[in-house]
Amino acid sequence: MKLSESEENYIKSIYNLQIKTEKVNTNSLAVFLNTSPASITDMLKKLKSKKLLEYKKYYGFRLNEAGNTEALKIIRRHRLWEFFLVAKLGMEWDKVHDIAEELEHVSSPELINRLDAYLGKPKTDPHGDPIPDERGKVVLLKQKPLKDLAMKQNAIVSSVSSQGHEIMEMLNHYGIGIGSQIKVLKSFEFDGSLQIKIARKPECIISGMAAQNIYVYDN
Amino acid sequence: MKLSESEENYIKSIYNLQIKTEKVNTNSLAVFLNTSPASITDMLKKLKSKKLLEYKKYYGFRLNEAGNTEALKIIRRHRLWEFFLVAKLGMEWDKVHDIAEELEHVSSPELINRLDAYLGKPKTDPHGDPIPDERGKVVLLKQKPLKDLAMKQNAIVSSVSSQGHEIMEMLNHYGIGIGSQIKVLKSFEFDGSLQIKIARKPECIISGMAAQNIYVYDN
DNA sequence: AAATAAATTTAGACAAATCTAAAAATAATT
DNA sequence: AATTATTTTTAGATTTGTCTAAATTTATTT
Repeated sequence: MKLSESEENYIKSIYNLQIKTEKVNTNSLAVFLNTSPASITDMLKKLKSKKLLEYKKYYGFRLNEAGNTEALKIIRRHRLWEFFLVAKLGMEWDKVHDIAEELEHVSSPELINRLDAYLGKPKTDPHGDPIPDERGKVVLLKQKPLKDLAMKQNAIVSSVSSQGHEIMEMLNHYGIGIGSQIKVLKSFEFDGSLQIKIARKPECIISGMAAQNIYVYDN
Repeated sequence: MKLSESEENYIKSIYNLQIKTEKVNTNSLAVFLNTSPASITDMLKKLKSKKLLEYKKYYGFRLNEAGNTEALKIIRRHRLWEFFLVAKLGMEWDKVHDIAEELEHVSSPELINRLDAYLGKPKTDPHGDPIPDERGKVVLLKQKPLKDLAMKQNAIVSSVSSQGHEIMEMLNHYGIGIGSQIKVLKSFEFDGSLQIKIARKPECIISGMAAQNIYVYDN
């Protein structure tokens, strides 16, 4: 199926939101895509007519099987390019997202499969998110947001919800990266902020906002 | 300057046609871009308003300094990606054009300069065309179409005008590639076809059409 | 359950890039 | 030089993706 860049962005965003939050609605998708709710409705109709989405007016929407397959293809491309940019071109892991966002729309299957082989068929991208294989299979990791991690429980930072640079800049500042060993020392109910300890770093406090967007493997 | 994909394609095409043929006109550009003359006129106005083109109604058009600079950036990206696809991903040199056509529109300078370094700052792409450097400098090679090569003169195949797969398929069949040693044995005035000899291959005859689109270094 | 608030959709407009068909300008030919 | 042919441009329409503002539907409160 040939999709426009815009259609691809919507599909990918819906997929990503469906994973991290149960219910996706028009407004949250509009905020996520930095566009108006009216535009979302327009595109939902279009994706429905292309049979990629189940959608009932005012009721809700959800990618169907075909939509999921398309999403996984796009995500595979995105994550392979991110891996390439870090592993081969030596870019910083917190700066590759925007470039991958453009590269992901080049859809030649031969290109992507050769790239995959060239990179050694990596399992995860530099943010710790799994890379779907050629047939769309993803290893589902039991990640959870840091805010849901039990107190004093050791865990490994697995990924960061990839909306924008700002959070990554901050994490870099604290010395937090994918694979960092992390532990929550104290939780402040007032604003959801957490006192945390990263291995080999001083203790520090991060906001509730940050704690929602950092994901960990809880072993 | 931020340019749309379409604007980039027009600029690149104008640049390429200006190199290979003296006068570029509305109709030939329309044929080259597989679009209508009316669309060409529309875009010429737009590029003029962006000060990338000198253009007078009915009179003609030509990239100005700024337009040339933009063209060279796009061509640099295109050729670096072609090199990457062949050298790193092992793709066939006659199949990389279309994919590079898409990759070239990803315009992050950091990406392109890192890619350049990663590839070892190559001088030419797999078709033998020179890759502009970061500042837009191109090594101008004294290429000529095979049809203009003197009889029995040894030369090296340097490039192939890159419009489409068809010609490349044929060249592959004859065993002609970039770097092949080539000599014209006989020229048939009737239809411009040439009897040629490629080093370590049997003699063969190619059409006048082909002889116009194969370029050689004439030492 | 009525009133108010929030979320979603429609209606109508706009910009970009394209098209066809007709008009205008330039070039070629008799 | 008058006519014909070619090239180029205009006029007006279309598609895609977006917008704002208004209308509609659903959810929440009082």
